[in-house]
Amino acid sequence: MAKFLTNREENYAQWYNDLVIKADMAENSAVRGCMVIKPYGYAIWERIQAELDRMFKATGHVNAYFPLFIPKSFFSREAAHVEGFAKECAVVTHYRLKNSPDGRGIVVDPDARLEEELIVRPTSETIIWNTYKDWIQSYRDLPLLINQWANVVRWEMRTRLFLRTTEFLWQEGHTAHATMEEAEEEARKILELYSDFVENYMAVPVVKGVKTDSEKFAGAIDTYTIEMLMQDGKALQGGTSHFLGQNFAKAFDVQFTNQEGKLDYVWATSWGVTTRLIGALIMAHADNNGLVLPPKLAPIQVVIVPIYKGNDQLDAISGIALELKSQLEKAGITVKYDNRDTQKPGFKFAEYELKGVPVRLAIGPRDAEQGTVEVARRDTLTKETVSRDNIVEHVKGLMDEIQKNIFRKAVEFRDSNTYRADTWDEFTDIIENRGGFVLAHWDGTPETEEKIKDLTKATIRALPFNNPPEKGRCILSGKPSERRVLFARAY
RNA sequence: CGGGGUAUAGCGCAGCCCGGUUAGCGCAUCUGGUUUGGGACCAGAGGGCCGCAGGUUCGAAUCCUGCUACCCCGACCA
Repeated sequence: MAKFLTNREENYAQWYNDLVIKADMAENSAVRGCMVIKPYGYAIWERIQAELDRMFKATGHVNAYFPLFIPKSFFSREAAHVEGFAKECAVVTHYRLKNSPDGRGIVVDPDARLEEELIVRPTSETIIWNTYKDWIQSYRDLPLLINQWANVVRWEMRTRLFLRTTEFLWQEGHTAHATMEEAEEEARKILELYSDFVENYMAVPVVKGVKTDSEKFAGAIDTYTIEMLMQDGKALQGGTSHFLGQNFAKAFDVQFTNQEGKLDYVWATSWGVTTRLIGALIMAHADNNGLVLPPKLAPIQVVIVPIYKGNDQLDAISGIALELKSQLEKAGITVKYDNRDTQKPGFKFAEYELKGVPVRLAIGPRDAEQGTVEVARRDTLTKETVSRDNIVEHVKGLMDEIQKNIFRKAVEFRDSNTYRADTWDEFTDIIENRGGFVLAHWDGTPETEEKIKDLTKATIRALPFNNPPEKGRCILSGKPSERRVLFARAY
């Protein structure tokens, strides 16, 4: 089986790429570094969007939309922000084309140069804070809790489907608050929301923590992060929430009159997750047979495949299948009945395994006669024959069980691949030979952090929240350290 | 931007060194038939500006020059 996918153990990167394409999620486009997200991949994104959007709204946020283009001058307002994004910006310089003078095709009209170049947004802090300036005058205008679903462009050197593409889809929240405490609380609240989503919907365990100065967002005071561990032992940053202090308020002169009647700068946060989450979903759960989707995010939760010879049998089985479909749908389950006559059952079995559909029901002449149905689980690849009488309850139960089971497996994997290293040799041995998360002491300096990165390609993923103080010595410099930090090689 | 490579059917490739029939193979596609409880089989068919532009030659996918695009390895990154 699975002869159509590269073996995961042989070449993880190739397996990943094959899987994305064979499962019909996305493909490379004619535009360098940009992908076409195909209907099945997009359906997964829509599920992610639906749940997150619900969670954002439940915590008081509202959606809005800001422009794709940002005037170049806006970027220079916040020094660290330009510094961080300048090298990966797409720039619009002209607004018109014309026929080529030599009659071959079209050229950019040199007379149509823009007075001020426009940047295709790599993130929207600047245009949004420039807008907020006019929206906020008083503490009564605060807090402002806005999210937008958008696309952004970052001109990365090397791209990979879903994990890093030149254009990607995301949501970005941008909030404004009257006090530092309130903004910090918001940034942390969103990190909890992300963590809740990733663990309970995506079924991927996270480590929550704060980024080091060199890893934090360009323009942030603090960047909170959720870090996940992929099956190949590399870390993936799943989402970040930034406490921006008053940096953007000062850069864009956003002041308000507080309750004491004094002018003060507004406190800010921003936070986002991207289509990269789909990459995480794949790399956390999928196997050599294909995708394994958590039921809570699967666009199709149950597929019904009929097995038949001739139209008479198909008609009889379709009757049963459609009745089953409607019962399951009444119970809130998303069902697809695949009665295509152009593919054989074996092909369909393999196809839905590739696509990670959590539960497959097969109904053949035997089942029709005996009142049964064959139930196959994607996560365990096990099959059982179940009576149709209590099938709805059974499938509902399976949804919960599969969701829990794949989370449990991911937690076990994460835990058994999290190490503690106390010496440089131990550290490099784990990073080089085993991969995974490594908790180790660090002297707190950017110089040491940089040196470790140069020597091992491992970076500090986070200073984890749930890390008790513990005296130790830095694995590289030997200087004293108060607590362990989380290292890994990362995507 | 530095180093290496590739460009031939929708996809993956052979042919190029050593120029010479009608440019070939696998997958996919289409037609007909037999099949259908784990990726079917047989027979047939369609599909090509050999990346682009020049040059050498009686003759170029093949040799030469230039261009372009893409891929891999580094620095950057959600």
